[in-house]
Amino acid sequence: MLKRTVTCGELRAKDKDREVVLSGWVASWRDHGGVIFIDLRDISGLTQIVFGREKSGLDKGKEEELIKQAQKLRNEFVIAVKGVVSARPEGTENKKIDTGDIEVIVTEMELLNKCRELPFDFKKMDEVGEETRLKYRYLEMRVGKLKDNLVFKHKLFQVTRNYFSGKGFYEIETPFLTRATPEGARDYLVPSRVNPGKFYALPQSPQLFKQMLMVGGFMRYFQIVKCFRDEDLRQDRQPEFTQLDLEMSFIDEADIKAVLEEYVCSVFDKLMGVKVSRPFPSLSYDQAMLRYGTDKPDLRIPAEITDISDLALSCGFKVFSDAAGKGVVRGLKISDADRISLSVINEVTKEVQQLGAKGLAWIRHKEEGLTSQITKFFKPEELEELSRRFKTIKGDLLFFVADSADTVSKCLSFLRTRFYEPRKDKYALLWVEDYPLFEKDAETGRWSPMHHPFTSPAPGDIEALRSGKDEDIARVKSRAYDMVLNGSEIGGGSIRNHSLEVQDLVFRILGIDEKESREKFGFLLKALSYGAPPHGGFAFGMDRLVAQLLNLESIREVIPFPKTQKAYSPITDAPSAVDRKQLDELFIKVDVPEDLT
RNA sequence: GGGGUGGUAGUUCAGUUUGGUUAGAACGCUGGCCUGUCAAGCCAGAGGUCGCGAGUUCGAGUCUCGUCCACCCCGCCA
Repeated sequence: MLKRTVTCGELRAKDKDREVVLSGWVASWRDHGGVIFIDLRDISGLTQIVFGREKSGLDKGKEEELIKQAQKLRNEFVIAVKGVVSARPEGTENKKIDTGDIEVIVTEMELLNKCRELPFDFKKMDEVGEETRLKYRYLEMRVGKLKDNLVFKHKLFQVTRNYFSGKGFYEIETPFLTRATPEGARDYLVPSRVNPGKFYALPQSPQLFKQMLMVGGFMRYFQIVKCFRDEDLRQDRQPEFTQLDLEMSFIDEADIKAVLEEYVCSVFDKLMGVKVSRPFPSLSYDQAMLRYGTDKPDLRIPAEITDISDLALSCGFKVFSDAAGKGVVRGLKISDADRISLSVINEVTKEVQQLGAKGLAWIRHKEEGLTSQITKFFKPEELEELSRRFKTIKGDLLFFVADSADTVSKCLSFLRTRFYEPRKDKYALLWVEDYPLFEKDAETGRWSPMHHPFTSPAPGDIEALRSGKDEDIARVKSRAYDMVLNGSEIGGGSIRNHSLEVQDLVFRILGIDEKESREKFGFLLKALSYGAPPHGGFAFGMDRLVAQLLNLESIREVIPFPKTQKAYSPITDAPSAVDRKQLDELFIKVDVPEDLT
């Protein structure tokens, strides 16, 4: 085999007259009869190679033989060629590629492999549907943007490892075959052959292990690691995804935030060439929900939500006053809204109805003041007050939703992103903090942890925790914090309970009694009782981080072999049925109802 | 579990509103021509389970019902 001496992306004018060997894929071939041009591609770039030039110095017979060989080449055939680097004739240089000043005159060629007809046109990769791309992922990554995304992810991993190693963090692995936990997402289960009837679970995160590493004295730990959650998929959710997981001892929120901000700044600096100023802005959970209707607001969008429940309660518009009695009435101002026609408003009304709203009220600020079908229900001074609250000017459009706080937030948050296209070259980072420690489960009416059950309550709220009364529990804040980038939750973490007493208190409120907690989490509780240091940590969703940095819609674009929405792998055809023999060995009987097969 | 959008040639799409001759286009593919192209060009050709299944009809890519798949969203995601 001809052995490559250079890559396809590196030759320049200064390499003129060098004899080189290139290998790669035929990216494009242009057969002119007597002369054939081929763009040879490898991961580093393209080089034009030429067959049938006198410069090759071959005798006529050999030249004809070579041309004949080259004529049989097709797209994506794999070849190696020996040849001489030559400056392109004047006027035929190609400015579009880095190697465009030169070409390689071929003297010898070896066909290393053929390629069957391609499932799509490599030159129009951007237009190919995702289903086809996923099925032939190895072809897409040969040429498409996917390659660049994966290279970028590699660089992020490198920056990450360098940064944390440099700060005294130890990279330590934790098990994939671990214990099923009752809380949180559904587990992926793995049967144990040598323990009939028993199952491991794949970790939803290394949470418990990293806490035990802290008890073990490591003080600073990090890991770039896969996590597994068996929940329904979204554009930013895959059943297996990659986290940067970390944990620190003898620290508080300020220490962790400082390290994370410095890390994120170095990522932006090294990979994006963007300087990010510190400290990052911070919002409390309550403020975020009130002003943006979500705990992961995109701060590139200027519009903010305004509460008018007090005004609505006493106004003449029954829809508002009724709703304000039971829930809230809030509004969102869209500036420069003459572009938004009535038919668009009707369309948007349907959209918010699907999110649970009963309707969508609106008022325009026109030349003559606030106008709309509902303005007749308001007294002039009430309209004036509305105008004042929202600081309206001509061209503004106010949307109102009157419902429970949850529904109103969901709808107005949707409207914020519906009418604003954020600037792609801007990056808005922020912290969201002061989360409630618990939330009420709508179905069971029981308390469940908003973050996870090992999150520490705010020190001032421990007494409220002890009281056990619902209204006290509801206002207990946690020591959890999320980092948000452009409306995407790229990471979250918390200070953990290192005190066994507080951890037990939390379990009681979650309805987990001593017996159950010993049974399910006994190993962690035991560890905490052996001198656990105060500790806390964080986890970044690396797929989300990369997707945000590269302005991609879906994390599938940064995962080499992703699953579809039904958690199906188009490339391996997983999941699949297995042989009876395999199941027998595991003492597993499948019992799938007929309507599901 | 629920709502929405889509599925026609290898690929990307048109055709479905208003049922009617042999289902088209571009790119790709195959063969031929062509000595400076680089999304090469010219000529010729092959290529279709209109996602699948029922139904309505003289007749269905087109209408109805069911179903599968993909994507977006709600629920869910400690």
